[in-house]
Amino acid sequence: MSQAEQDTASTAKTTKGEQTRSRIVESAMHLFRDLGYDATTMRAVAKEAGVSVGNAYYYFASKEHLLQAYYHEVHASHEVVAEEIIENERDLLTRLRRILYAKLDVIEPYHRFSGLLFKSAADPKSPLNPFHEESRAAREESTKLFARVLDGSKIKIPQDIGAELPDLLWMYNMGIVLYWLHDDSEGRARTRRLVDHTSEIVVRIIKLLANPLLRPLRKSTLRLLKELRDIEGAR
Amino acid sequence: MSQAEQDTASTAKTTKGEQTRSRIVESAMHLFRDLGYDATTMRAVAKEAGVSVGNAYYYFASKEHLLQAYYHEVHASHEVVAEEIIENERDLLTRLRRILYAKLDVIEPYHRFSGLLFKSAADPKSPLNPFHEESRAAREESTKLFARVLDGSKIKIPQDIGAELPDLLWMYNMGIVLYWLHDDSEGRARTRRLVDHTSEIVVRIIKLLANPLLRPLRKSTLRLLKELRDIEGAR
DNA sequence: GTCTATAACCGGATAGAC
DNA sequence: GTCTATCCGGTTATAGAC
Repeated sequence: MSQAEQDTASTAKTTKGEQTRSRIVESAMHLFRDLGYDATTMRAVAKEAGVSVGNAYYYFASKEHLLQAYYHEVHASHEVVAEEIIENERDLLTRLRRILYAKLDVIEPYHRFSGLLFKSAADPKSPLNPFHEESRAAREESTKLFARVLDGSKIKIPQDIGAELPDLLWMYNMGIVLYWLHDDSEGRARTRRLVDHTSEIVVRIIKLLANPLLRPLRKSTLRLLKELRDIEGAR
Repeated sequence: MSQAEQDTASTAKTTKGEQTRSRIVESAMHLFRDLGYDATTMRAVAKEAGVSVGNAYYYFASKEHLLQAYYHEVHASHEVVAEEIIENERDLLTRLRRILYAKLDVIEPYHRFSGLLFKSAADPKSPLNPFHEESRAAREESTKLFARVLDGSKIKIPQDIGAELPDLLWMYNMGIVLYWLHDDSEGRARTRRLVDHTSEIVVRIIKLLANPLLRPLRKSTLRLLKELRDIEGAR
């Protein structure tokens, strides 16, 4: 191998380990999609990847960790579409709605096994818990996306609360996904209607926040958020 | 056994089956408390209850189902304290705060294994999911409690939204518990501070809701809630 | 030191006899 | 209703290959 080839951190040819690792991820994703999370056994994943079970565990500490790959894929796909939406659309409500619709499209193929994802996500001990260190990167990227959604929009946002809004939108977005999990309607029509309704409400609230009448509410909410942040930082 | 004894559905002496059942529950609760959910094995539960594993499964479809007993105990204990608070206190904010504090006291002994509870609660397939048929009864009772919290208070609540508030307070209360799950601070000080802050905000919002300025927001929120309810009824 | 494989462990769940 | 025996799959111990 030439020096040049070694230097370019190419995506395809990496260490043998990396290749094995991605073979495992691929077969896991594939099996999850086809069989669902529960029905997919580590033995099957290993077999399809052409490695031993023990070897799979060398790369991934648990079956749950395999799901982290799902997070990344979802976020990456979503970001592409979202970026395009932000580019072409200035209206906050439309942006929000289209971006959430896009998210639903991206996650659709995983509906069958996403339940597990959230089950884990709510468990304080799970590595998939979005508030854990291990998933910090994914969360932060996602939050940044919502920051951009707000940034170029035509809406006036009070300065004090501006810094908090991306986080809040991220949580809103998590709530939508949680609802989607339980949604068995045709084409997830119910979740889409939920998006229609709630996005309108969310934007309405954001607009209202500038109103002087709501100043005390805004201030106490800010105090709360600040404290939550301090706590998070302290641990 | 006399006819009289058969008629009085006494709590203590019931069928042999019921006795076995409650022996199993008791040893489960005991072990959960001492060891936590994960560390408690069905084998241990069965052993302590003096039955076989298979027999334990005759009464409880899964280890998770054993947790339902926890739900009941928690709610029952909480209700006693809560009722007393409602009796002696008219101010909504104080009521809410004290009732949530009481909840934290009641669930404290279970902090170690409650994680599992919520993990399951977020899983659409779990019998413990609060939106499932199996836990409907517990949820409804809990909601009724919040209806009483609102009812006798001194606060004016717009008629249209009044019917929805108990449900919303129940969700708020679930959110607090979710936070508590992650809280490892001394005496759950952080959760208590969260209650202090959020209860104030919640009451502030309830008061604001009567304001004409917020009528459109209130109306769209009501539309949303109505639709959610229709959906739930339809499935 | 990085990677891979085999065998075993453990505990939730089930089958089927009594 | 109750038991014993067994299955099944996530996970780990451990030994060795590159």
